[in-house]
Amino acid sequence: MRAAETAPAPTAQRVREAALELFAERGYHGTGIRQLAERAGLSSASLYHHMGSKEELLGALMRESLERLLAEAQAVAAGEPDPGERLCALVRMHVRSHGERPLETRVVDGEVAALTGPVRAEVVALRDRYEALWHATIDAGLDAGQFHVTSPALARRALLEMCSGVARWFDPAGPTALPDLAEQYVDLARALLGATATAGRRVDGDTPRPV
Amino acid sequence: MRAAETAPAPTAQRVREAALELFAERGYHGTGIRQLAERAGLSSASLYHHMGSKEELLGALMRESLERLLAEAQAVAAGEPDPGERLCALVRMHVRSHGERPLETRVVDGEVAALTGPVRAEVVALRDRYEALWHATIDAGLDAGQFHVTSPALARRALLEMCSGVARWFDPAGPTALPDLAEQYVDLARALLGATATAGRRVDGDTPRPV
Amino acid sequence: MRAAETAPAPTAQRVREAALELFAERGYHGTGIRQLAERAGLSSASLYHHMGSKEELLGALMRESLERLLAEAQAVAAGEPDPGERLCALVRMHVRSHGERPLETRVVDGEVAALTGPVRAEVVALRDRYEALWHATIDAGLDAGQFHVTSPALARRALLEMCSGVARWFDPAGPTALPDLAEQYVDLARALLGATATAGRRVDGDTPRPV
Amino acid sequence: MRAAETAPAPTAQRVREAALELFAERGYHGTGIRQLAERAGLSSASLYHHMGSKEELLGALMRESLERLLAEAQAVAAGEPDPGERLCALVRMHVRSHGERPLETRVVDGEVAALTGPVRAEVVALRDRYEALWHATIDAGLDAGQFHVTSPALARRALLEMCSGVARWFDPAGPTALPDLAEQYVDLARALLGATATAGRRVDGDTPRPV
DNA sequence: CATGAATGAGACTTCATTCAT
DNA sequence: TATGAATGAAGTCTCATTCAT
Repeated sequence: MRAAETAPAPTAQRVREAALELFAERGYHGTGIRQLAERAGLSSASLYHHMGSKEELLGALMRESLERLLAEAQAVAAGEPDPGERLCALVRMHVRSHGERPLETRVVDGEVAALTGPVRAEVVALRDRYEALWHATIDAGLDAGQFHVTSPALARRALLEMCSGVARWFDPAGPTALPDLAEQYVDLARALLGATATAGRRVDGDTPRPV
Repeated sequence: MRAAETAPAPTAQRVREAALELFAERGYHGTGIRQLAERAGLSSASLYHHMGSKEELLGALMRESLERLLAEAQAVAAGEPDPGERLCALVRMHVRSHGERPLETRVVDGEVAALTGPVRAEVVALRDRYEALWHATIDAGLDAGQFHVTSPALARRALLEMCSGVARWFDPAGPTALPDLAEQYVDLARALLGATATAGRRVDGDTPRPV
Repeated sequence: MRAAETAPAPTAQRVREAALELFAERGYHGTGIRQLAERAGLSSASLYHHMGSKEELLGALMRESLERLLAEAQAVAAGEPDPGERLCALVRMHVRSHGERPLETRVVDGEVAALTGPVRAEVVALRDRYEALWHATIDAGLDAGQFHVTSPALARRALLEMCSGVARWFDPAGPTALPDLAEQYVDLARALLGATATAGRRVDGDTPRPV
Repeated sequence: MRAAETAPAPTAQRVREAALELFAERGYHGTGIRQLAERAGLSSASLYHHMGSKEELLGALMRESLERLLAEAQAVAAGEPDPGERLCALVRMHVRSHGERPLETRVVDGEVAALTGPVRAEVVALRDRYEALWHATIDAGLDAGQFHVTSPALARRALLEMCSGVARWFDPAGPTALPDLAEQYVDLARALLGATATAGRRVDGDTPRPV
């Protein structure tokens, strides 16, 4: 256990990290195999002992990122029966996840077009399942009268775009800690959805306004 | 006159359009000179009569897009002395512009990293000037007591991310027309900023809530 | 007459001059059609109204240079029955010619390999005829007992190499005027060939030494 | 041992040799990467495992040739305190070197213009240092009263041009062996410089003549 | 596992040349 | 004559990938 924590990252892991960094920095097509090898501390030939092909590597990174995100979302959603609270939990998790792993977000959001064949379909399917969770939650909140928006379709999209943006600018060394930021985003999301105050959050008499 | 409308676009223009489409679809590094030539209906050698290099072409596209966006923003801002109204006008213009020219947005937002040297600096400077206009407007609204947010920095970022997202999904053939969508975004923006009701917009007694 | 002297060089002539300069500076293969056009003040398409092809242009330049050189040599040789004097006259003419037109020399000496087909053969034949004149003169001087060298073949070659070198470094703005330089080369040539003193040139009793 | 003599040259060496041959035959700009690859027995892509770029390859060839020539000249010069003898040794070495490696000479003399940037400056500097050695030796001979020329500057230039010419025509299969040729050049050089007879070389009473 | 060497395919770009205007 | 536009061929170089060692 303790050994594992301090042991040098196994080579395969170093390759993944190098790929994640470079694909995020320069894009998939803008990253060469040799740059990848150099960043991973290997020769370009050795790289192929740890991966199938450049595209398979990208596919694996994207699939794993989305699978983890989806799993976290499902875990969070499972623990919150109330739609309003569930959405807050999703926002909180999403912002934390995107703030902690901005590289993954940039790759997942920006390199879908670089994928071809069945892997691309898989990745798109995962992304759709993740978004479906948000949609279902928002719809449940609307049905329950907790949210008040003029256009649910728009609110869904605007909300996710807004929350994902954090990956593009959040700086862990900046003035706001990530958990605080997540709470601020929760508030923004509630405002966006015209959320009814929930226990302990809003003073009584607070009037929700449709947006 | 009508003939002019259907006349074939001048070659140079066809090259720009082809580049815009392909750079948006597949990214700068994912687009080859031959694809560009084919889409423009030229041989790859002929392409070079209408552009300097692939990178110069990208740079020109990005610079022009940003210059137009900035000019529109300045025109809009100049016409609205009231910060709240000015922000609404900016949001409206931004959403319309992004909905009408989603390709430009994708390229401008996604390919800055493909640029090198002084052109990159120019493009970044233009983008910063555009954002500074938003920041100044939001700050003015806060100073005037028209907006109520807990974190201005966050609101600025979240707001722009949200509004830019429209370029990624708006479908002109969809159920919502672009002007309507723009108005909905204006409402979302007001909600996000905790905007005080302005004349004719909100019923009396509406209580602004900080977000 | 006077008009012709001050009239702008006809375009065809400007093309020749541009080609001569560039082929001398950068070599035939190192010179592009567009550079040629720019130097001549034309578009690259217009160039083809004044020349056949790039290679024909090179061939014409080389042929004309060698034809002029050969004609001058023949004129000079025809006027000097004495082999010793004839060789001096050849050296004098060669040095002056090479000092006055260094570009032609560089092209003629350096770009034979760029020529193909019958033009190349022509050029080589002209060069051989020119050298044959020198050879015949040297042989005549040896037969007449005017020159004393251990290896005629070597002397012939060394002499020409030495005399041609002037094209590579002579500076008309330098301290030595070309006619003076030519006389110095005549002296060098005489020394190289172990030439017997001729009237007015060497004091009586001067002993020729074989080299 | 003997096996080593006939073993195939290492690939990198084959590339250098191919480049030397082709650059000498057709010039740097007249030689294509594919020709280079074919002559070296490689694919054009493989070439780049053994060189940086075509120009770097040229630069390396030129630098090494000049460095070797300079080193040989310095070794030769160091062993001869007498200026007259030193010059003879330089001529002897120069002629042998140029006769043995005519390709290098052609490239070094003909392709300086193809070089750009700092490598060009380096190569020119090496060439200047080599020539400075000759100049110093000639000046020392003049100061010591061993040489008698009317124009030292001219003699220096004419001498080097003459000696370098050997690379352009010497045929190892011809009637004169290289060491003999070198001695003949030594004699020519002495004649050119009006060298005083030195021990064992000239009969007493030999009168030096200025040239 | 690791890598130097190799390579077919393709990258971007320029070549010399032609032709309609 | 002059030239902008066009192009097939070729330029130099890098691509992702394989394989013998």
